[in-house]
Amino acid sequence: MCGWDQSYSATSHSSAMLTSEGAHTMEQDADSHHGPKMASAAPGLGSGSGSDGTETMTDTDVEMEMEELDMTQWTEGEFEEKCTYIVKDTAWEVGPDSDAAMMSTTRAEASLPRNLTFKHPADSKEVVGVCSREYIPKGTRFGPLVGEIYTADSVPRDANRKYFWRIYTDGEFHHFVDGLDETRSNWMRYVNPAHSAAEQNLAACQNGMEIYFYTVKPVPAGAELLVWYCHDFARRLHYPPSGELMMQKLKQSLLEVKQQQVSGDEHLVEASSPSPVAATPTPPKREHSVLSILRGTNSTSSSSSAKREPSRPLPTRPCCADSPERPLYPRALYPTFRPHQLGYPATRSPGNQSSATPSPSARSSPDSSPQGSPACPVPSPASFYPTGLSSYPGYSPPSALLPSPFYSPGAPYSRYLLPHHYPLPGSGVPTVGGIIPRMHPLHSSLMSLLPSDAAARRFLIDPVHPSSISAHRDFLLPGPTSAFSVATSLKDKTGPQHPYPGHPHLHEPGRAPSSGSPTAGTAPPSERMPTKPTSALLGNPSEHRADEEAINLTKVKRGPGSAGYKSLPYPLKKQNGKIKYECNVCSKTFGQLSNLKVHLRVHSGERPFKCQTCNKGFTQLAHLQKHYLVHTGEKPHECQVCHKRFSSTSNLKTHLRLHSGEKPYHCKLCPAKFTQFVHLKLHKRLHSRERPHKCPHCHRHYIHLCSLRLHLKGYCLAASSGSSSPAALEEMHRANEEIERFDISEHAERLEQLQGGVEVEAMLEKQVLGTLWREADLKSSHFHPHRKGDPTELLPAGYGAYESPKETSVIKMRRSSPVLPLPANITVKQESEDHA
DNA sequence: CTGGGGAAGGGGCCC
DNA sequence: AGGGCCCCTTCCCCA
Repeated sequence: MCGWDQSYSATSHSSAMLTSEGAHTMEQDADSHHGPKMASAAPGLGSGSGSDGTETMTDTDVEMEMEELDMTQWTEGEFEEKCTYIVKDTAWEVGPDSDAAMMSTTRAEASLPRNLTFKHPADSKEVVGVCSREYIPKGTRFGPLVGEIYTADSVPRDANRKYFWRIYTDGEFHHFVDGLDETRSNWMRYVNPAHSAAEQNLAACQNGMEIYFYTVKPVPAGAELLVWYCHDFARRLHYPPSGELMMQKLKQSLLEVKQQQVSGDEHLVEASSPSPVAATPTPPKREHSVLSILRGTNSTSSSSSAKREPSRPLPTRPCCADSPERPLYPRALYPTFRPHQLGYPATRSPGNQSSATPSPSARSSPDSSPQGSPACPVPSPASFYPTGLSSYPGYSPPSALLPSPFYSPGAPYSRYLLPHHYPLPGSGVPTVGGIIPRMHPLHSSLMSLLPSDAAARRFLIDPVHPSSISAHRDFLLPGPTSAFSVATSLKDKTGPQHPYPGHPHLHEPGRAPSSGSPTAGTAPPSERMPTKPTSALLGNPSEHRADEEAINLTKVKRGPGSAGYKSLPYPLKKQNGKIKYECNVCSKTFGQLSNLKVHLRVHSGERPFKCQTCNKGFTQLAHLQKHYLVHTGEKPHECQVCHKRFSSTSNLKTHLRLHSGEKPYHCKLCPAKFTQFVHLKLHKRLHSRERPHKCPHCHRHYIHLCSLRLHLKGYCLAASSGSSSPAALEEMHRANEEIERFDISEHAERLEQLQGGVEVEAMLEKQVLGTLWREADLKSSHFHPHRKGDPTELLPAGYGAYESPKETSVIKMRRSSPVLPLPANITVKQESEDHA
């Protein structure tokens, strides 16, 4: 632990940059460190508390103040402390049935926060960048970067280092974070680098052992996120302070590389890398790295390409092809632990997983050595490079998940949990490896100069699952503050928890994750993690680690201004002088901030309370506590009549109806009554088979007249003349599905009774399809609403008569044709009468 | 297949 | 900010 302190203050130089200057590869030692700016950093907006009056500032005030600040010279510590809004990744649903999994979305894509969207080339699913969906205030933090962690010893020899980032502690290399694998990294890998200070809107910083991106200027909706290193970071890496300069260097490097090639140096540089250490801070010398990187990155390229590389500090290890070592299990992988603390078993190391030792090697160069094997120096540079750029290995799971593992009893907050402002204990230095974010344009141009296109490919992101956006739940999460602390306290009682359900062992030093089979990732939690007896609740092997963490964490203090609404990822509005606790996703409002924070987890997927036994996560402590009863078998609630026991009061209550004879759920179509709503629902299916309201134009028929009318309001394909595009048809189809869902719902029954005016119809339409419309507006490429105005907008917003049962169902369409006249209604009415 | 009962999870409100 | 509690819903299993 002491180490932590030091480390914190220590600098980290991240050497590995991506830039062409692979050089960096070597820079490590050299560098300068700028010390940690940690906690001590100035009291910033957020932190300043009480005394300076910040506490009383409103969000707006904060925002305004933030707007005026010049963040270009901010230290990483300042970013950490002053930035007010935190946007977390969308939690990755690890289950095989998760939306992401179903859509074959990679973890990286699924992690995209809701206020962002991916940039795709026309007609392609390839992700080529990240854009904002809405206005994002200056001072907003994204991250941390997620990726796999390797110690110097565990780096696969043939690893594609394009997305490598190095993390240093106390001036020494500590580990790599690899964002290459989209199943293990997060969306940040897709962010392009800023080519100029003017276009830069994000600054990459290493806070603690994680890498975050902070908005350095307000980002309007639709703008692409472009990152460059923050001042400290760039300095550590010996990078130019701006993208322009970097571009120049890259070009120069590239030219040099080409020249070298021409000259024919084809030797492998297998040799131990020239000690990376030696690395000169001067970028110019790293030219080779560019090429190397470009080539070397591709794991597959291995040997052949490797051979050509000029001496690069990079790995030359031909060997293995692409990462055999990369099992793809989506889930797990992200140990939340901080590598260093753990001793790092490295998440997976093909070669030596045993290395539980933190990479001391670092010292000599991060690059150097993976395992000492001279043969495979770990080229650090790889990481750098433009090509891939992006690389942001920040790994670490979404913070939401983090909490658990780390914090330990007593630890008030894990750094992860902490809002940005918390200085990280151990890490003092964030080291980020290189980021050179991918410079797209640049990169493309560079690519063209290269003989092989392999590099280019690497550059590209897997096209694969693009679509996931709508399915993602991203969102802005509230800062990991409160929730986590709760978890912490819980932890006291229950012991550390695993943040990552899929791989509990990751936290355990002794275990090598290596075994992860691809399938492992998809297995249901129960399979992945055998349930342990209740004893598990008492603690687990990894606990000691947690303890350590806890200790470290205790040092962390919450900035005065960190608590409260400021920890929310978005500014709150005021209403009548009072803060309105409104959810920025569903607009629901709450009376208290705490309720809103808890609610936001619904959208974010954050489940800070983990069951140590089965690793299942919960949004609320109470739920976890209740869940524990499942493992303990405890049933605290007894029926005084039959003495049967239940685990929850709700279930007891339901049970008591059996004795009382109460059957609150009545079927409106027959005398049947039920004690449980679900039974009534099932029962209603019997009636739903009778669908008297038939559409005069198509085959559809409904139970309720109101449903038919809704269908006729522009969703009847046969009746509508318009839209014939496949997309429109598809959306029309979805709208009809939604109407059907509504039709069989209880809401339809109620609404039908309201029958009547246009207003009711409009309301109904809005309720049933309103969500879809909104969704459609987000991506209305093929959605062309015909309506001129939205009459329903005048309706009461909170009409909650009906809520789509499937929150996920997203119909992207709006009516594609004008409302049909209601001649059909007449017919319908007749039918309805019959029905009635 | 339908009805019925229970287990467990999830959201929200109040204190 | 948390804890506790309530209510609702879904899933399962069984008769």
